[in-house]
Amino acid sequence: MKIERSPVSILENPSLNAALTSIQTALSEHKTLILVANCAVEYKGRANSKLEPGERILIIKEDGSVLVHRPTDYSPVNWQPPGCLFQTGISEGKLRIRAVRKKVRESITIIFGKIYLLAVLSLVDKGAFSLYASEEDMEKAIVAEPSLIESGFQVIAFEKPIEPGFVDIYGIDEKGHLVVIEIKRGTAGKTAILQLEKYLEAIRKVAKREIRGILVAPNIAKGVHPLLTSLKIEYKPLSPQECYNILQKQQILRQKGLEGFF
Amino acid sequence: MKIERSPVSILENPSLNAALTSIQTALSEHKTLILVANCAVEYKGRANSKLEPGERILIIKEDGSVLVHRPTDYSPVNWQPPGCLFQTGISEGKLRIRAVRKKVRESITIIFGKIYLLAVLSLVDKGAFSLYASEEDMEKAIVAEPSLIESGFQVIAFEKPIEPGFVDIYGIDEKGHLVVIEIKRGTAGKTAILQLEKYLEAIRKVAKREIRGILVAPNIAKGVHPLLTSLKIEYKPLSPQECYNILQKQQILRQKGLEGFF
DNA sequence: GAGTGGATTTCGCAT
DNA sequence: ATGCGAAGTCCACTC
Repeated sequence: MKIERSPVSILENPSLNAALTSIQTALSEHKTLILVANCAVEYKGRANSKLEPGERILIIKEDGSVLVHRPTDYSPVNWQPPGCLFQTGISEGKLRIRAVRKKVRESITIIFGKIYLLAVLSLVDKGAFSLYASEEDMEKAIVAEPSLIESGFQVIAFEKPIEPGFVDIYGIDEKGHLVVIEIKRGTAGKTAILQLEKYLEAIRKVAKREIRGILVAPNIAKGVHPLLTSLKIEYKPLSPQECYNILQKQQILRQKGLEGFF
Repeated sequence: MKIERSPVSILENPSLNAALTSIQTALSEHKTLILVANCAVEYKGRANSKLEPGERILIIKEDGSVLVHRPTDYSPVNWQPPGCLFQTGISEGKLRIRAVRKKVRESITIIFGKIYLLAVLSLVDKGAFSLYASEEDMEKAIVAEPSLIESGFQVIAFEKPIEPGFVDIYGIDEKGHLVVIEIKRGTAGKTAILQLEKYLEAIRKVAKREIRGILVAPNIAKGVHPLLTSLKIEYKPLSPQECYNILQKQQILRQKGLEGFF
């Protein structure tokens, strides 16, 4: 018989001492904790806050972050970012957890009444998270809103076939100079710069006037700045998210109804 | 024997169908749900995102908000603000929950693998939450940083005893005019304005020069603007939080170590 | 360490 | 609904 790994260990309505022991062990082993309990919370730090007793969900994560959630609202009523140090104990017959942050000198103290559920978790989560606004989306956004590049910029063409391939965006600046834009969705490296340079050289052979090359990306790799300057290529930071927002504003991405779920 | 209310109903390692039934009931009754499960998440809306399978904590609240938390980080990896409509079902042998928001047309879909824990909660939380930087703190902040009121403002005295009571702050502006400041921590109403007016009248009787009255508060009540203008009292918005930040910067509120917990 | 800018920011309040 | 500003914003990055 195969024994399945159980990442969840549950205590229902634990006694004060059982809860304390379980919490202390979990904290020392950097496990994730979920508590459903009646509790009061105090925060002292950048501001002060006090939360009177009530039934809430409390999460303490492996990295030392803390969340106190009421039964409504997206955002936690009290919280602590990662990196907390914890103090636990029983005083005046009540279980207390204090989470202290050092760098911003602030703390929350949770004073527990009845604990309904205490779950100790050993979660394994290696799943990649990707947020995507495609390079194509970024291109659309610039076409729709050329001032994203700079004031006075105008798009002449996009996905324009040039000798080595396709130029992302081809335009003209305020002073009438030609502009060639290369877009990267993620960190732009040496490859992206050299690709843009190839287009620039190809166009320079044909049109003998001044051409500017602009690399558009959310960020650029370390150490490629010298290459940029030596090739006189400019860098314009632009995030996929910002592009998405613009597209939505311009209603270019039309979201349809609830199609395609089941 | 007294039967205690149990706001928590727990299923450990539920079957697909048991979980579906439980979730559907909970959603229709607007109860709060906690799930610990292996799941994948897709988001479509303001941006698109995809989260590959992994073990996470999922919270669906009474108000239709959704949180997907990984075992690290303060912020949820995926979420949905309150007011979602839910679709649930089993397709391709997997339990799915889809949360759709109407006004911002966005949705997240959670595709479940193994569910380790399903807790249905009926939380009662009436506890008041208060975030406080006291009126005294605001006063301290203005004394420490008079430019909060306006450039060139100087404090002459605070908590100064005047005929009807104590003036919060008494000062002089850039042009040498007297200034009387009334501070309110919360919304300033008619009472606050009339109180300030009383001080102003009392001082006008003594000093026969021009006096400005400034009401300092994070906001003012509806419909009192006419009263302000008719009494020629000025209004300076200032939040307790901002005051707190200034006090901390000026190190007037000195946070000490970990004293006084146990 | 402080300062800057983005975020599926969220959350108010005013228009 | 839209727009503007604050937030215990958080977070990543630069200086």
